Amino acid sequence: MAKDDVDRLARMFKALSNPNRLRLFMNLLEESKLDLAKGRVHDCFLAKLLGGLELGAPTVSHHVKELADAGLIQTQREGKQLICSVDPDGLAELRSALTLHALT
Amino acid sequence: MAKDDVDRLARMFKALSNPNRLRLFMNLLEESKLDLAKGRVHDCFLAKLLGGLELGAPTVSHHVKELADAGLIQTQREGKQLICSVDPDGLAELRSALTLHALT
DNA sequence: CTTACAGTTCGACAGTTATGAAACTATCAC
DNA sequence: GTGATAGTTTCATAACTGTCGAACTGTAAG
Repeated sequence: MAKDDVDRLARMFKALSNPNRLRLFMNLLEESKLDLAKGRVHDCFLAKLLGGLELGAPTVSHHVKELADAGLIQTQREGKQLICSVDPDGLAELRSALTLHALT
Repeated sequence: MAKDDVDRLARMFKALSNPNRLRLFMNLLEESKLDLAKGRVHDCFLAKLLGGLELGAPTVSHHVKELADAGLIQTQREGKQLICSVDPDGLAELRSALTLHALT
C-alpha cells in the first residue's frame, strides 16, 4: 500500500476519531440510509445533524470542515443554510480498505 | 446509536488515525488475507510488521498497545516474541458501522 | 437600510498525542 | 552465572486537538 494512500486513509479515520464528529457523521449516514432506500439522495441542515449534541456553532463548523476535507461528506450552500450529505466515494474507500477480499 | 457504541467506535477510528499505526494494522491485515486464503490464521512478529517503518521500539510498543486496547488486534506472548493478529470481531464491528444496510 | 439568522474565522486555552532516550524486565543460549 | 534479544515502562517534549467567546460575513425578510 502506497504512502499516499495510507496518509489519505489515516486522515479519514482521524476525521471519525472524535466522538462528536463521529456522531455527526453517523447521523448523516443514518439519514442517507433512509433516503437511499427511497431512491433519492439525502440532504440535511447542520442544526438538524446536531440532535442531542451540545456543541457551539464554531465547533460544529470546524467538525464539518474536517469531515469535508477528509472526503467523507459533501457540502453545498443553499441560501443561508449549509447542506451536507455523505460522500459515497469516501465511504466506499473506507469500506474497501477494511474488506478482506480473500474472504468475499 | 447509543453513546457507548459511538465512543467505542471512535476509539477504534482513533487507533487507525495515525499513519504509522495504520500502516502496522494494514500490514497485519494484508498478511491475514493471505493466510485466510490458505485456511489458517496468521501470526506475525512485531519486527516483521515494521517493514519500512522507521520507528523506535518504544513507539511501536505504544502503537501496538493502542490497537489492542481498541479491540482491533490480539496479542499473545510466545517466548521472547509478541505475536499479533487482527481481531476479526473488531474488524467486523468497524465494517458493519460503515455499511449502508439499506443497500445490501 | 435595519434586523435577524446561519454559519465562519480568529484567537486562546486546557488537554492529548507521537516520538525517542534511558533504564528496566523477561526469555533464551551458552 | 554472562550475555544477547525482544519488548516494556517512565519521562520529557514538541506538536496537535477540541472547545468556546468574540467578532465577522453573507443572506433573507421587513
